Amino acid sequence: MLSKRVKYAIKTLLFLYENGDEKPISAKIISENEKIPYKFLENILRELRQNKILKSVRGAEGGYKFLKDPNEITVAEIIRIVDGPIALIPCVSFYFYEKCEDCTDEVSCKIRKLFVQLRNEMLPILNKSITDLEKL
Amino acid sequence: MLSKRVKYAIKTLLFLYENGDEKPISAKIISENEKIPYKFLENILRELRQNKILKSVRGAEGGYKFLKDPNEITVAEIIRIVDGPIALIPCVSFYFYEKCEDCTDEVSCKIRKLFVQLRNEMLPILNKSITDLEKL
DNA sequence: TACTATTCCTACCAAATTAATATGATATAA
DNA sequence: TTATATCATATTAATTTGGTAGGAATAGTA
Repeated sequence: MLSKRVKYAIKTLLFLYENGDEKPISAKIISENEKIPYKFLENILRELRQNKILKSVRGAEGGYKFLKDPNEITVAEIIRIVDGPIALIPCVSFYFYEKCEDCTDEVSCKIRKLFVQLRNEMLPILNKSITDLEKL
Repeated sequence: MLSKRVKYAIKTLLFLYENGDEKPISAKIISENEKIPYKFLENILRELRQNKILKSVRGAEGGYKFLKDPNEITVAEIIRIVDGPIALIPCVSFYFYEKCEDCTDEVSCKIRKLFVQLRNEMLPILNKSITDLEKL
């Protein structure tokens, strides 16, 4: 299952997209509209900024806007930043690969084969962008 | 990500399938062959028995064999028994549905739509049986 | 009968993760 | 100078995960 962080992150990005980004939108506004605990949201926003998804404007009238083009921000990318791997087992992950301790032959592993297939089916769906989401 | 429990459970079922089921196979044998901590495996085996996947034979020479036909045991089913929902968010789960607390309109929710699609892509893969796995 | 190999059951425990909160420093528009 | 923000680090509480402990019950075999 996805963490609440990821869900909050996606909701935040959709909110920013829907509410234009001429002027930055503050964490307070996002928190109130999307019912995300304020301080928790701050952490998520920081993570998104550090990963160059958003940029921030400090001080009064400050807030957040897109740094990266929302057409280019995919759900998969957000999940990877906030939660980690998309794949259901580490030995089939591209970005977070880990060998199974007990595994003797990765190539012949039946379980692995299944989860490679699964990941390959999942990725095209999750590679949709924030703007694609809006059109669903 | 999947828990170790699920991975152990699938490995256990594959092991039982590969090693015939004329005579029951003990937890000890499975534990040693598949490198699963013995006591932890006992818990998993109990869960599989209680869910009518396996049956057990008590006493000396006892062990476990299939109750359900391995052709009919799907990976999805095992995940549901051991870990819970397949879907990545509860509001799109068939077997473990939960409403999002904050959600005002489930039908129009963009995030939900994406994860419905995702679940629909995942299910056919995970509905493969233990015997299908063997053929991969 | 006694012995041994096994399942079965309840409870417990430790580490990790998740979801959040607390506190306060820093920046900036008005 | 004040109000409104972000920024940063640390702390906490709840839940989940992965595993262990101890022993009761069952059944085959000598």
